[in-house]
Amino acid sequence: MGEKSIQKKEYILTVAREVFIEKGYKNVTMKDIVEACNISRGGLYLYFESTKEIFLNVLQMEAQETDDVFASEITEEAGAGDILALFLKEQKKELLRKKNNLTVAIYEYFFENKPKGKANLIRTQFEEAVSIIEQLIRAGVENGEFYNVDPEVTARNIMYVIEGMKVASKTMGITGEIVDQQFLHIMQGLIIEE
Amino acid sequence: MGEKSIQKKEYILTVAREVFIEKGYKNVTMKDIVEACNISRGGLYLYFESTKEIFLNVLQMEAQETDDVFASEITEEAGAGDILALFLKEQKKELLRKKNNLTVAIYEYFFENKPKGKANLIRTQFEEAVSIIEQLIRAGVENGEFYNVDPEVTARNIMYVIEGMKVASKTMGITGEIVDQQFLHIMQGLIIEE
Amino acid sequence: MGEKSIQKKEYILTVAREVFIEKGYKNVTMKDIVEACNISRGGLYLYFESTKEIFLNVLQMEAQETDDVFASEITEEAGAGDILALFLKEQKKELLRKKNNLTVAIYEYFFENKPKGKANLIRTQFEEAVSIIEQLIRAGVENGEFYNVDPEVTARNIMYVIEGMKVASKTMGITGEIVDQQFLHIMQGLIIEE
Amino acid sequence: MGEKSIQKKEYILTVAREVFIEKGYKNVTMKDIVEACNISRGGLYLYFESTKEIFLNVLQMEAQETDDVFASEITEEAGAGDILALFLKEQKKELLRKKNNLTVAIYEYFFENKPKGKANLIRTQFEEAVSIIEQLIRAGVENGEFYNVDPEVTARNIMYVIEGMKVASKTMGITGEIVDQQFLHIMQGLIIEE
DNA sequence: CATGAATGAGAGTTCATTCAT
DNA sequence: GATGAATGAACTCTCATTCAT
Repeated sequence: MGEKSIQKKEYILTVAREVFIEKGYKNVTMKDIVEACNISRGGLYLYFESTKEIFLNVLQMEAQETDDVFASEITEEAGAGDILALFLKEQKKELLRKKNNLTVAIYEYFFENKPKGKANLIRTQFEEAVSIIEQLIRAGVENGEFYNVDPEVTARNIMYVIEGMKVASKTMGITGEIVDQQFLHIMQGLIIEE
Repeated sequence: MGEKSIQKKEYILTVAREVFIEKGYKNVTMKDIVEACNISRGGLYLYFESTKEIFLNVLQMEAQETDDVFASEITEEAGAGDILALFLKEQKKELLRKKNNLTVAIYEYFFENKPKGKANLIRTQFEEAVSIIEQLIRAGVENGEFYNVDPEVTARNIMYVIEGMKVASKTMGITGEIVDQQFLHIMQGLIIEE
Repeated sequence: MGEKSIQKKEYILTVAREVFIEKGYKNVTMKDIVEACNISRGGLYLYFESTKEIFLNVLQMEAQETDDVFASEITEEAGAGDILALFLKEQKKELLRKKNNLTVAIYEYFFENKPKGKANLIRTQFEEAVSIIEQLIRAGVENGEFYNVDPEVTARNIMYVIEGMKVASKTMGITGEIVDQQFLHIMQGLIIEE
Repeated sequence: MGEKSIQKKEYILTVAREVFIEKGYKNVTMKDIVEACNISRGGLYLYFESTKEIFLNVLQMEAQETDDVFASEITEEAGAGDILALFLKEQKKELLRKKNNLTVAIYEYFFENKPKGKANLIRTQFEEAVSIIEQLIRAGVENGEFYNVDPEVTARNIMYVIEGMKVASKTMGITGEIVDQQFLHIMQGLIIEE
């Protein structure tokens, strides 16, 4: 596959991403993507076989960018509490963003394609996040910023709260105030105030 | 519509519930339900107009039964911590149950039909649960069993953790051990150990 | 079939007539009639087998009443021109009446069931009208009121004009003014002015 | 949509026209047309969305051809009476033609879709015909061929007679003899015999 | 007689997928 | 590579008609 093809593939994925954001995963048809891309029906099949394949490729694109975001955050020179606060602030923004957000599509996809093995996108990303937070907490505990909590369990707890609010925001709605309260609650459970 | 019809309606809902458990919400067609019920194509339309209507009725059935469960729990004579522990134990069972569980269908439905107003099933149930836990915590705080936490925020936190684990269990999987850890973490954040 | 049954039959026909007026012939289903009559689905079949049978019975009912109307007109003591004018006036009313008028249903029915033999409702009624007008014209010619036209051809001509305006009123619309012009044109072709 | 598509569209319309002639308007289903065209179920939807759309397109095709017929007639060098006679002869042929004639379908369509505004196919065609006849009559009156009748009312009268016979031919039947009588009657009402 | 639940045929419509050009 | 016409499977939904009660 030549360079041109790779560009076209990327173009399709970029457009398809918008479609998935707009309609979730299950509602998206090959027709939808063909129309959004302004290419021919048959043309799409030269690059991808199904919406499933397209979605997985979109996720991969997504993952690469997200990694970078994480990376940039961590390079900051700051206390564990500050970094965690920063991370939560980022999450809040993500949580409340109505548009431009693949959350629903991702859930819909993984409901249908719940991974069997260990290695899979959604789990990997989740565990990576847990791991990073865990390290943060460990650092915070060690330098006396944080209470002496179990780093792994606490990290995982934070991620489940976020996950819970994420799904709530897409099903029953959630307010910025509630997110703030929850994140405050998390921080208070960690930071030793003098 | 006579008594007989009501029975038939209930029969359809019972069968349809199984179908939704099996396939989620979006994958279910009227044809699926017709076939599962062993009735004729047109027959189903005598009772329900769409899978959406059927699903909402299934949810209602479900809600009534769940209410009872809650009720029975609360009537127990026990300390706040005991009742909470009981509740969490129940949740664990639910969380880990692979079959017989509408979670995925409910999410799929409410992704598409995210309620606008306040009054709606998923939000109402969530808020009811929050409210019950809140009262429990308040009682626990008052009688010195629990730390002096903010009852509302803490109750909501518990529910978001549960929600997060619920969705995780359907997308990336979760182990009983992790659920235990999380629930222990919650209890430790509340109960004053001597 | 007892007296009660006959009453029920008449009731159904009366209601069905309204339905045919409302929706034409082809659009009417057994279901429509059942619902309009507030009887059971099976119940209707005890009296009639199809919308076709019902429609034919409605037409028969209609025919009896129409005959009476004609009869009453003819008993008038007046000149041929006066009676004809009266008849045309009646036709104008009918023509312009938007509601309460089976015209469309009748056309739709006879398009599909164009009678083969001589004896059939629509033709019989048409020929009867032609015949009455023919007699009128003959009388008018004989007593010197009318020009010496061919009574049969002229009578038929009048009826075709009316038929043409009837169908026009249901497809492209027609105004009272145009109907007046046409009827005036007809009368002027007949009456000898001094 | 390329040239090929236009040809296919025309092919479909040609075949559909036959179907409408055969079965009228209301009886025709997408399936009927699909089968008559020997194309696939979904294929038809590439070109047309409904029988209504197809029918309107058939009418348009029809209208273009009809216009030409009119045009050719008018270019004749002849007296007004001759041209009118020619027109009526054409109408007679049309009237008596059992097959190859959209009359019933047109009526059925416009019963259901009686146009609101002025500009619409059936009315436009009718008024055009009225207008042409009106001009003919005016010419005939001016050159002393015809009696001094009101051109507009008389033209309209001729068209209503034709319309009446058209609908009669489709509901109760009509003979060539009767058509001849009527057309003779019309001509006698116009032409001044010496 | 009367009811109305039940059936099943049939119409409409949408898309994934293929394939000749 | 790219196109887009064509196919056919799958679903939705509506009624005429029957039949047990």
